[in-house]
Amino acid sequence: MFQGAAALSLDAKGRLAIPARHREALASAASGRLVLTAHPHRCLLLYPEPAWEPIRDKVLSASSFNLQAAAIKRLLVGNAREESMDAAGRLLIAPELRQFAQLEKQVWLVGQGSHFEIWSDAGWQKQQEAVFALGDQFLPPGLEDLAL
Amino acid sequence: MFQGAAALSLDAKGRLAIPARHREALASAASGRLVLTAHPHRCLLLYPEPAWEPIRDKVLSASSFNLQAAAIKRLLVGNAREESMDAAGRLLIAPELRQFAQLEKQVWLVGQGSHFEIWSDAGWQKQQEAVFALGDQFLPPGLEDLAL
DNA sequence: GAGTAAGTGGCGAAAAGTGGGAAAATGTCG
DNA sequence: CGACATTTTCCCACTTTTCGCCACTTACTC
Repeated sequence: MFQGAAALSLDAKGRLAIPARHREALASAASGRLVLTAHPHRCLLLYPEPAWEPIRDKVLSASSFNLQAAAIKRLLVGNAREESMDAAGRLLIAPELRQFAQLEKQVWLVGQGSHFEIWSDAGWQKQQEAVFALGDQFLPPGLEDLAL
Repeated sequence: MFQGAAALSLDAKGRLAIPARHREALASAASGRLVLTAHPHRCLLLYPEPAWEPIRDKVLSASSFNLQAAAIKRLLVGNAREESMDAAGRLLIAPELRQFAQLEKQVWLVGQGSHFEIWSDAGWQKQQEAVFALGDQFLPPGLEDLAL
């Protein structure tokens, strides 16, 4: 179960050093095989390979002729890449994905249970502000009866 | 299983260098025989020949008197070409198909499970933006209960 | 304060990408 | 019908990038 947000920085080669406390969990859940892909909210998704497979299969089963379904397929599967950490626990983020999520030096790694999200600094700040802006609106579908 | 987007460039002769990580998969799945054809969304499709055959047969079995079916037949089967990679892992894209998909120097090769799509740079960017534009609309048929 | 673990940068080997050139095949014109 | 010109295909060599590994520095813990 992945949780917690960490501010990290990409090095000159676009490598992301995974915090040590998450390394073992990632490595054992995935036997080292990780999948990095794009999310429609302009961040990246980092899955252990076994958790990614069923999602990929579901997405692939959608019609290629429906414009919306095809767009989602192209985004999620089209951008997916299998990666693995190097000996120092770093993950190389492909230039195409870096560009997609507009990642610069400052980056956030955010645990989301089954997976991580990777945000640009600007994107993450904006995301946080969006939550404040929600104010006391009604809670979204599925969370109407959430109590903290 | 093909996935991942790669930004590539066509050389002066219209050849596309397939990234090395996909070469073996393509070569073994197809024993070197590849099929290149047109897609209604103005990109190209690249199939290993064995995966193409059943699709071609299904398309061909449709009635030629129905206007839509005939149009799809003409597009998919009419534009299909059998190609193969050269010794350096490059694929020659016929001028007719290059023109169809409006390919210039910058090109994207996008994995879609059983096959690849080939996009012009402009077309792919537009495609990506289409997903952002979807916003938080309802998900398309078949993917309503998709959770990431 | 010292030892250990984590993060960071850099270097070198190997492989992948790019361009060019030669040979073969096809088509055209005399 | 033959010869020449043009196009196409195949292959070789060079340049560039990538990736894995090693070493150094920094931070934290005991």
